[in-house]
Amino acid sequence: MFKEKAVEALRNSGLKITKPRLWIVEYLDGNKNHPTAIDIFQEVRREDKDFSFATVYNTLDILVKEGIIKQIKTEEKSCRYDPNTGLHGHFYCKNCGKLFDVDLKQTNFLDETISFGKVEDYEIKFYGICNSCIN
Amino acid sequence: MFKEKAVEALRNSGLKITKPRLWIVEYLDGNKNHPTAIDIFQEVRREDKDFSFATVYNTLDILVKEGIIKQIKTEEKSCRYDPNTGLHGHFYCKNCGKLFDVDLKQTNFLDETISFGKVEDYEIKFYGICNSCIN
DNA sequence: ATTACTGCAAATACTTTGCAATTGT
DNA sequence: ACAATTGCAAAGTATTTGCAGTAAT
Repeated sequence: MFKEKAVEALRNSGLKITKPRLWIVEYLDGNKNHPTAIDIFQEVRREDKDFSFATVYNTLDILVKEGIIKQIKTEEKSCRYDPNTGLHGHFYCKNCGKLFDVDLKQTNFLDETISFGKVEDYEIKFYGICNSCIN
Repeated sequence: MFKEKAVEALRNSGLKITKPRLWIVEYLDGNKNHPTAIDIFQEVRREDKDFSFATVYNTLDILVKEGIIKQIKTEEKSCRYDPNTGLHGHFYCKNCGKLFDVDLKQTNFLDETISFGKVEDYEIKFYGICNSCIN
């Protein structure tokens, strides 16, 4: 599903379906870990799949621009990537660094910003200490 | 007000009130431009006030940790700083890079995250094109 | 007097770039 | 065949670090 949608989006924009791009898309499909570019680079390359750093960044940039994945900035240096583009927020644990998905039921606060301009995207993040780190 | 509160917070934590810290606090007081560390470094040094890069970062880190200012991450590389720590979001214009303050009246979505852990802070950001860039 | 803070310049970490070689269409 | 993409290694950018000297308490 995700992979098919990604491939179609790339194709529609006249972008090539290269091996590295497919590998990265496959890796991200259903991934709930919010990996960094470096995570992706390292983990995908484990499996006899060879490509360079530049390609990871290039591919991730393209996927973000195509709206296939989202980029998330946390308190850490490297940003993370999320194949889930639906409405949700994130909870970042300052202690263990884990990033949790947060459901957001009421979405009406989006309307509040209309006076500034055209909203294309939004990002809602919570910072704190997660339950397992509290205990 | 802001300055006084900042000085008190530093003092309460046993931190020293050094010249660079005061200059930076004074510069941020009432500042609505969401400057980056580099902005702050350059602009404060204009006025016969001399200090180093490391000090800007050191000071900003401390002010963030003390809860006196907030750090905002945008799509740009360098992050920005905001002396306004009250409840508000930000609207980032992808075209001109300006960052606008957004009022948030309903704050109840904060409660939704309690199941994950203890929320200490949150960040709400909107991305889009601002009115002046549309026209 | 004591200890935290600063300045400097070098180090680090992440990301981007340029260009020749390669690959997808 | 053609243009886009890759790989590589080098450059860039923001931020951090170590340590000797300096300033705040």
